[in-house]
Amino acid sequence: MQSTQSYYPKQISFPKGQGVFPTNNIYNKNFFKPKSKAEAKVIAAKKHSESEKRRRMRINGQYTTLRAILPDLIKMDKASVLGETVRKVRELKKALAEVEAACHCGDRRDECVLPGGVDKLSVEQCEGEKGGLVKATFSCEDRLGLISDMTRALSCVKGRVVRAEMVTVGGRSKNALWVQGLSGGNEGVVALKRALKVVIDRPVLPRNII
DNA sequence: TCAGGGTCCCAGCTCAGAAG
DNA sequence: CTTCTGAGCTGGGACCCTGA
Repeated sequence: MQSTQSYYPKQISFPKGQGVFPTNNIYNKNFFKPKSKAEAKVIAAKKHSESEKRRRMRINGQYTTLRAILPDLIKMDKASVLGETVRKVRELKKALAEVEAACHCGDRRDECVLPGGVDKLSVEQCEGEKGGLVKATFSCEDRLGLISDMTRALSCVKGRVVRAEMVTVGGRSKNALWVQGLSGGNEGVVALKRALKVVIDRPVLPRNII
């Protein structure tokens, strides 16, 4: 809902040609000087109004961003968006704590996603799943282009991802992909493993080079 | 140090659309 | 039709920053 006119009966008048007051401070440079205190007050009010408008736009812009990035948002009003944001942040913090706890457990060091972790790759058929579902898990250094490399690798073996879990912490990435549509049973599994190995082994270039 | 400008926050008001 | 709810606009006050 966007209203452009004042709801107040009092009519504010402005100097001609100054319908919308510019935000830069030209008034301080003697570009325009109010003739009276009343006029100065009107100008101040208008400037304040414009400033508030910009502030609301910034706030609403961020709400729009939140609406765009929050999954499973049912109601779009501001309170719901904030509520969902709080819920999501708590969820992510909890997930992060769980990942960090796992990484500091000695007997699961090979699953570490924190710096110093070991690259790992496993691909296996999911027992009892229809349609030849294969689960691929791997951890490696996080880098720009990792996801597009994964996508390319999957398209090479004609795999279709039906589910994916990705966690990135401290520069390392841990991923689990559930893939369907691989050709030729065990051959498809081997091909997927080979393709993902290439992705994992690809050297990490400094970001300013990419 | 201080005045002026910018920004933030809040309360009060108004409006539009939804719900009962 | 009335009430409720969500949202925008405005005025006022407080605070911070910056330049004189």
